Order: sequence, then C-alpha cells, then structure tokens
Amino acid sequence: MTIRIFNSLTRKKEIFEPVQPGKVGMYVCGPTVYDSCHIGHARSVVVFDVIARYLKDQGYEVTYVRNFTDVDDKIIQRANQLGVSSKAIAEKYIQEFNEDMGALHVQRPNHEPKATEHIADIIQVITKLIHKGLAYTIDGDVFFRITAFEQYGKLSGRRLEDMEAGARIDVDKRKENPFDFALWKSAKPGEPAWESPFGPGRPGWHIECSAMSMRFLGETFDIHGGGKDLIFPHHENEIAQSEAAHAKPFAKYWVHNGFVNINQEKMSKSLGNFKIIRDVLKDFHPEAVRLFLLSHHYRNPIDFSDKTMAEASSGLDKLYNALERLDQAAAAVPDDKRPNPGVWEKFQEAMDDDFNTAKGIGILFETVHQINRFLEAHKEADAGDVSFSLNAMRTDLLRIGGILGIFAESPQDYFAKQKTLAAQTADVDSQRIEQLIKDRAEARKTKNWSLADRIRAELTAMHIVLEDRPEGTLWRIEKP
RNA sequence: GGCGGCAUAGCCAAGUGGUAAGGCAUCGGUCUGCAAAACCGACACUCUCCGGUUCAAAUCCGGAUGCCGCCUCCA
Repeated sequence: MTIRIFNSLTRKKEIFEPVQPGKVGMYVCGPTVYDSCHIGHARSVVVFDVIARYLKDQGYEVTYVRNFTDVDDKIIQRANQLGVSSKAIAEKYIQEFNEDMGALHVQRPNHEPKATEHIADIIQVITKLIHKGLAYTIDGDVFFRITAFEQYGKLSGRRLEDMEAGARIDVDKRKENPFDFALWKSAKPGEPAWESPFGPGRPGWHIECSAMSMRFLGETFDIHGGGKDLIFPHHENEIAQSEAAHAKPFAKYWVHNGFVNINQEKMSKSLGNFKIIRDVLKDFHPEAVRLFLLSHHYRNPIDFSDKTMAEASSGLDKLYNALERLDQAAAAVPDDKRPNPGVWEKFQEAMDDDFNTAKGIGILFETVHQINRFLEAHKEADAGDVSFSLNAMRTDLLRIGGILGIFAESPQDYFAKQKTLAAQTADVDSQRIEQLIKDRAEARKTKNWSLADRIRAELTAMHIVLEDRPEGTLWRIEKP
C-alpha cells in the first residue's frame, strides 16, 4: 500500500516514505491556551487524529506529538485582565482542551509537551543559533537573522522583496531586517520569565516547536501539521530556525488543513461568530461533529451552519440504523473474522490518496446502501453464506468507523443519546405533550380515528412529531 | 502590491486524461387506521464562460468572470 500526501512544501502529492521505514514521527501545532477551543481547532485536531489512526492501522509505529503553547502575549494579557497567573490561565484552558477533544473521541498523542516545560531545550537551540551567527542579541532580546537562511520563504512561496512592499506592521527599528523574528523576549515587569545566557526572559512563539519536535522526534522527522494559517510566518520560521541550526532538513511532509467558516463568513472574534466546541456539543452528537468535519477534504474550506450540521447528523443516524439492522440480522450467527474483500480495500484506497475521508465516507454510505438492499432481499434468510457476508460487512464497517472515530457506541446507546439531546435542545412543555399522547392512545384504542387525528394535528402545530411503535408512542421535536 | 486556492444538480460534496461517487432535500413506492421512522426506486447527456492541446478533458494549457484565503495573533 502506498500512501500519497499533498506536501505544502512542494505543492504536490508525493509518495509517503518515512525517514525510518515502518516508523512515523508526526508533529502538529496545538493551541495557544488562552481561551476556549472553537470548531476550527476541532477540525485540525480531528483531521490529524484520523491521520494518526490511519497510519497506525497501516502498521506504522507512530510517534505523535502535539504541543501546548502555554507562554505567550495573549495568555499574559488575559492573566493580567483577570488578575491571575499566566500559569493558571494556561492550565485552565489545557484542561478544557482535553475535555473538549476527549468529548470528540480524539485519541491522545504520545506526547503533549508544553513550552514552559522545555525552556532548557529552547535555550539550547537559541544558543546554537547565536554561535552560528544566525541570531543576534539586542538589549536581552534575541532575533533570528532571516537573511542568513537563504531558503527563507520556501514553504509559503514568498520572497523577502515582495513581502516588504506589503508590510504594514510597526517594525521594531532595532532589528536588522523587519522580518527578523524573536527567539527570546527579555523579561518585562509582571511577565513570567526564566533565566538564560541572554538574560531573563521568555521564548518567542516559533522556537518552542523547533525545540520540542527535536526533543521527541529528532532533527528530521516525517509529518508536520497544522492549520493553513500557520504556514506563514509560524512554519516558515520553524523551518528557518531548525534547518539553520542543524543543517538538516526539518520535516519531510507539511500537511495543512483548511478553515471552518460560519455561515459562509470567516470565523473571527470581531464578527462574534465563534463556535465553541462545548456549545456545538450541546446541540449535536460528537460523532456527528466528526462526520461533518471529515465529510470534506481536509484541505478545503468548510462551512459550519445549523443546516450543514443537521445533514451530518441525519447521515450519522442512517449509518447507525444500518449498523443496528446488521447487528440484529447477524446476531444469531457465529462471528467470522475473514475480511470482506472490497469495502475496506476501497476505503483504504481513498485514504491512501491524501487521506480522502470525504471519499471514504461516500464508500461507507454506498456500503450501507448495499447492506440495506441485501437485507430487504433476504428478509427471511438466515443461511450460512448469507450471514457470513453480513459479518464481514460488519467487520469492515467497524474498522472504517475506527479510523474515522465513529461507531464508538452501540446503536441503542447512540439513539438514546440522540433523543436526550433533542429533548434538551427544545423548549417544550413535555407534560402537556405526554397528556395529549395519552388522550390519543385512548382514542386509538376505541378506534376513534378522527379524535386521534385531531390530537396529532394539534401536536404537529406544536412541531411535535409522533412515532407509533409496537412498544408505544414516541415523540420528538420536528427537525428544522 | 505580492503569494495561493476555489468555481461540479435545489443545497453540501468526491472526482488531475477514458466517458459524472456519496449525502441532504424533492418526488414515487413498501410499511401504517392515518402518519412518522426505516427501507426501496427516480433525480447532472453534463462539470462558471471563451479558446487551445488530445483519439479522448470536469480533469492539461491560455484567457475572461466571480468568490475566498494568506502576506499581522489565528486551527
């Protein structure tokens, strides 16, 4: 099996060949922990979660590292506003992050380093850069000298000359070049600081990833990931620091995920259209969120809205329905572990092509369709060969679910949870509804259909939908 | 000003040379006292427009139009 990955560095799909055969080192930029995580963070984390899961499934020994930036201007600012320590802010939001991602069934990386726990590593890299003449010190600040790294701009595809024309930020006049960036920021009153050979201070943003990736993955590793917005300047600067310091290639494959828009608008603080993960999870099942995020190719932008989420949610219902039918049909049959040639292989093919989860999900639905057709055609059948293929289908379905991070629940639990979710979301007088349903049940018992229908109409006007089942009448809020 | 991306049915979306996956919605059917849910079936002679390359293009090249992102903290 050959995996092909779109490499942002070359802007081409390339055949994936890890530095060490059979092993994958993967570093993904995690959040700066100064606020709650939004759906955009979720996308990045879920996308790389799936990539890690898939590589592991394919037999690679994966070392997955995702950092927390826990010292930074925004954290300090937030801490000062609230009158607490930066550390307290960072810890609060790291915990929130872990809760949110846990709720989304995200598997933990092998290492989740924090910048503040690797100050020594960071100082070491900076020292090396200074010794090599690639960085310079001014009043306790240390800057990287970008002109000393000839290939600067190779990831983002921009040249220094072009950028200067568009620069519209206040330039620190002390710097040799306006695009030189801080490796170390000298201590200021009220800010966290560490001792260093260059004086007390704290690390700049970019250097932590160079230091920590080297600590856990070595000087050259396989996959470096993050959101598209990190390409410049963050990843560009990481490359400059790391390759200049070690004189070796940094990451082989650069993988960047696209943005999440909200109702076709860019999500931003100023527009006030941030969607916090915990709010989304109040309305939707975590696996519906995953299915939504993975229904689009990871490099394309996606639009988050009630409509698109509701669609993903319906889709997940359909998948769980099929699983439930399959469980019932296959219940009496001994499990056969033989793989079903076809379904899993097709899914694998999709994933091998730059982790095309959207295509993979299409295959999932196609399979569900086949299963339903089969079940319809063999309603009475329980013959051995028939059951065998069902079992194999089920195995494949669950294996695919294991990559996408869905089907973690039994269909029964899933539908129970969906119902609770719907009831919580809606503001209804459930007592009154229950009473009306009781009245209708009476009417139906005496075959008073006209009264029964009147009650149904009344409930419909209240946007309540009824489902008469053998075990009783269920009700739910009409889907928007 | 520089760099990059995208334009596929009512909507979402996959598809980088071989004759348009999948989902949602809609319509028809099975089921039901009627419904709902579930399932089955139907649903793009065509991929923004114009030109070119090719036996063959949604897919490659050139141009036009429209939308978006990055160049500043940002997943």
